[in-house]
Amino acid sequence: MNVFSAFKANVEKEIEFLVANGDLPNGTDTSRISVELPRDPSHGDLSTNAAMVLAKPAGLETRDLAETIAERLLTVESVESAEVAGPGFINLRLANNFWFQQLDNILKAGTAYGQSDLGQNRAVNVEYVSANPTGPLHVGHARGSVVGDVLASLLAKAGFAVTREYYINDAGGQIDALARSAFLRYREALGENIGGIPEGLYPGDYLKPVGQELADREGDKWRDAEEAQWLPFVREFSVAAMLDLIRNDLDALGIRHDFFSSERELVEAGAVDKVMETLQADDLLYVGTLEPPKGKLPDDWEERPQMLFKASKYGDDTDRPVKKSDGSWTYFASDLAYHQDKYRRGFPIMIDVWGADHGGYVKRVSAGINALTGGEGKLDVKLCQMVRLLENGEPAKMSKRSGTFVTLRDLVDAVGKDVVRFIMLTRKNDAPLDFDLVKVREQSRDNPVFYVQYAHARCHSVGNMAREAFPDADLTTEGLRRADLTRLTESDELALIRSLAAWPRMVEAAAEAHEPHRLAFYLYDLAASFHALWSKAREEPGLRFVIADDEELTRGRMALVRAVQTVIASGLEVMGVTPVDELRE
RNA sequence: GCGCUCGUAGCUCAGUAGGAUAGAGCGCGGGAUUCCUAAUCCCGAGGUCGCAGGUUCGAAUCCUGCCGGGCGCACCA
Repeated sequence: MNVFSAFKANVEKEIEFLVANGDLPNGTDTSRISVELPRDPSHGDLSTNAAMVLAKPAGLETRDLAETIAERLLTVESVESAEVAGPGFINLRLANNFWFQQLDNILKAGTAYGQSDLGQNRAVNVEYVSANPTGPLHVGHARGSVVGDVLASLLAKAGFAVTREYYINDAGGQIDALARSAFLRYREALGENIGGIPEGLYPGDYLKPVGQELADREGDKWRDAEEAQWLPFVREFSVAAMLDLIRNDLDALGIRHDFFSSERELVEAGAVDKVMETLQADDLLYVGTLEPPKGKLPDDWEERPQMLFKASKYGDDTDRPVKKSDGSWTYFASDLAYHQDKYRRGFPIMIDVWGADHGGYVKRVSAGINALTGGEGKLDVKLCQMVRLLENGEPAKMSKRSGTFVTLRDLVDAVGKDVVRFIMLTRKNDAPLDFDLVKVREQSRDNPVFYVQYAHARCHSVGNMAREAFPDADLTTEGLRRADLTRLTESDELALIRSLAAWPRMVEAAAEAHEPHRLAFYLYDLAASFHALWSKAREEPGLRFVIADDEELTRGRMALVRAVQTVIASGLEVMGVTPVDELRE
């Protein structure tokens, strides 16, 4: 519950009264009523569109109705004034005590503030990272990882029962290529000169230790064996090694999944065959010939009949192949099995985080889920655009240990986990992101990580100052709850409380929209308000948080500072960023 | 050619459930500054929200068409 929905309930109650009173017709629909923060603070504390939404269906004049509603709203507790403005908004001014109560709520709840029951404990599955287990994660994965992880935390904060899932694509041809690459490194470890790594295999050095370990454990027993003999073993061994590598990388970013789902296991358990039987039974499979793609024709295009899924029946542009030319299932086929499995494990709400280059894939998977769950399963795919690494505006020339790309590990080593996590959320997921390795270490206002962390540190530091000024005062959070908040009379202070009180609503809105980046922007704005108040006190000493000869006022203001600190910490917690108490080097 | 996605200040981007006079940072112009914790602060200029229609009491936001950028486009994952 947040102040807005709480007040909406009040408005609805008064509308019911007006209906009972005959001022509004029976069956008046209140669902479109909203209670908002007015854009311009001088308009009041809260604002509702009730009259504008209800007037027309009721056949009433908007402003007349607004006056009627406004009059009723005056009877609501804490409402000091209700004025009709503009095209029919009702602006409410609330007693300061209302806001002091919000402040106390923050201190009482601590960083749990903002926790919501919006999700009603409904199960949500967030699948993210899901990189092929063929090598270390790179910078692009870092973005999807953070977006997925924070979205999961956000949903948990909003009251959903969240499962974080990683789908291991360990069944395709790229895994054989991995095994062959590892086998080469194995022969190399046994002293053989392997020359260059052939085209199509993975050249990265990260496979050297895998080859070495194979040699250490297996000796030369596989060296002269046929591929068919060593492949299964080496495949399993190297996939396990790659997953360890990936898990390590994710650990460095503070990411841990609840569930790892293996494509290979699904396939081996016959899940794909079963899903195809289901589709067959529903008459959704047929053998047909697809039109060649328009535009550039692939070199090896050949027209041939294929087994197709009727994706077009569920909103896709065309039907989609489920079998390859060699008779094996396509990746899409196992993806259908995977999502069906996920649904059956109890997740009607599924969120997948993918790279934007997979955008063309969304419709067919949604179509598949639709077909397989009778429309019950809902998939939302978050597509993440590219990350461009820069150094002072120039393309970064970071050392590339992997040989071909900058790894997630390189990035975390260079700037730290917290910076990576925060910066990855400073853009909407579907907008390209510039990550400037130099700027993110700057201590200035245009570095959002620093700016937000600094606000938190400054709160902490103000606490120290207050303790020095009043060594005997009770400045614990519990103690501050007994401070005389009515001493907070400055408009800037009250404005700050309003921003803080918007946090629970922010959590709910961001969770509903599946947009974790909103957290970063909210925290930046909050930090800016706090810094602004601080700066203002340089010119107006009466605004300072610590007032030497007024302990009670200082305690009131410390309650506000503690609340700012708490909400920032709460936000950073959701983002998986550690709040710092000081920034001194 | 089709699909997805984006198009907001000179630049990089927000815009909270369709709400009031569209915001921030950088840059630019002007001013303040031995300051409770420094990493500055304040003020100002700057906009046809890509274009054109439509829905609505009300559109940057929803719908349609066009223009422009990015991504993808049988079987690879």
